[in-house]
Amino acid sequence: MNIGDVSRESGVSTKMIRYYEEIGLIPAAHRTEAGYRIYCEKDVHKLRFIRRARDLGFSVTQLTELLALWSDGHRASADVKRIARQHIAELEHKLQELQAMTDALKHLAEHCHGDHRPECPILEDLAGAIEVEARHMDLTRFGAGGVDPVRRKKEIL
Amino acid sequence: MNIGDVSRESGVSTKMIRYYEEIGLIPAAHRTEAGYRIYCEKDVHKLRFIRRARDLGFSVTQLTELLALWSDGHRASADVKRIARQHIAELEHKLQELQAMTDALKHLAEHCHGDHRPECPILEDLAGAIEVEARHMDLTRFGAGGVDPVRRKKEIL
DNA sequence: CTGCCGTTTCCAACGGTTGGAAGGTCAAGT
DNA sequence: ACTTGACCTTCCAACCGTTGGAAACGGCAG
Repeated sequence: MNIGDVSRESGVSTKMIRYYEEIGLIPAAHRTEAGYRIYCEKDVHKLRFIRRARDLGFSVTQLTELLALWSDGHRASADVKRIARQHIAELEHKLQELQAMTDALKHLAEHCHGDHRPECPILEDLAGAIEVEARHMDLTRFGAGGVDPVRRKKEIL
Repeated sequence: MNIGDVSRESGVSTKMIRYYEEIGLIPAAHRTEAGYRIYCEKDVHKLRFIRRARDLGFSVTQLTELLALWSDGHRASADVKRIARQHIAELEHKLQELQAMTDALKHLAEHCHGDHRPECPILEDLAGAIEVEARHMDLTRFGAGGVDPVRRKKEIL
């Protein structure tokens, strides 16, 4: 099988297959005399595994661990579960932050007339707390725990 | 005020201030004879505006629009609300996908013994549906609507 | 032999942010 | 006047995962 075939069968793009090989997530494929990569059914399975894990949001780093455990017949399921739990925690963290953003923005949007007039509570909020009280309430909804907002954004979006 | 001062007062890093200037989100700052950027209170306000919008997850592109509306005294609040609504929709979309990932993964983790034995439903699921029925159920929880999974990941994480 | 499609490698971009290196400036202390 | 340290400048690179494109070659059917 050529790379296009495994791509179609696994749902991983040829670009990404080459990339995964480059970063060492999958071993370098054998080549034909002309330099074409050759794959077998086993590779298709592995790529499907990768794709499913990516669909669940696992990072490539986590994938490396998962693949190692997958191919280790003597693995302890506790190790797999630990990785999964850690990832779940990350996902839930993102969920919380995303939810906070959504709530805050929806709250603002609800109070915006949305007509031809320039007055707009959304802009007022962004411009920095004309109504300090209300603003403070919205902020505390976010910052429970005082998380660095810069760091926050990176993790979420 | 130098760039470090506005950075402290606005909460936007000096790196990002220069970046925002480079991409045209904010106009190029005036310079001293030595080439130092000079800022005033107005710039601090603008950067605070930017930071708050970024904290709410607005993209730089959306920020460009928001800044334009902010400085336009004749704006219609409807335009602001439209941008906000669109962003809310994006956030809610990400929330849904993230929630689906979390649910699926939690479901798998719950059924994993997490002991010394190698048997692991998480790996089995990733490896591709030993129990096809259950697997299918989990998948449909995701793909309601048949969204391209590749596109999905990009949007969410 | 000529198309056409698949494959190869390499380079770039996305978005937003951070880090570091190499060098110039400013203000305070000695 | 000189040093020191904190600040500023630009430029380049990296993160992460994915996509796009260009230029060149292989494989196969007509």
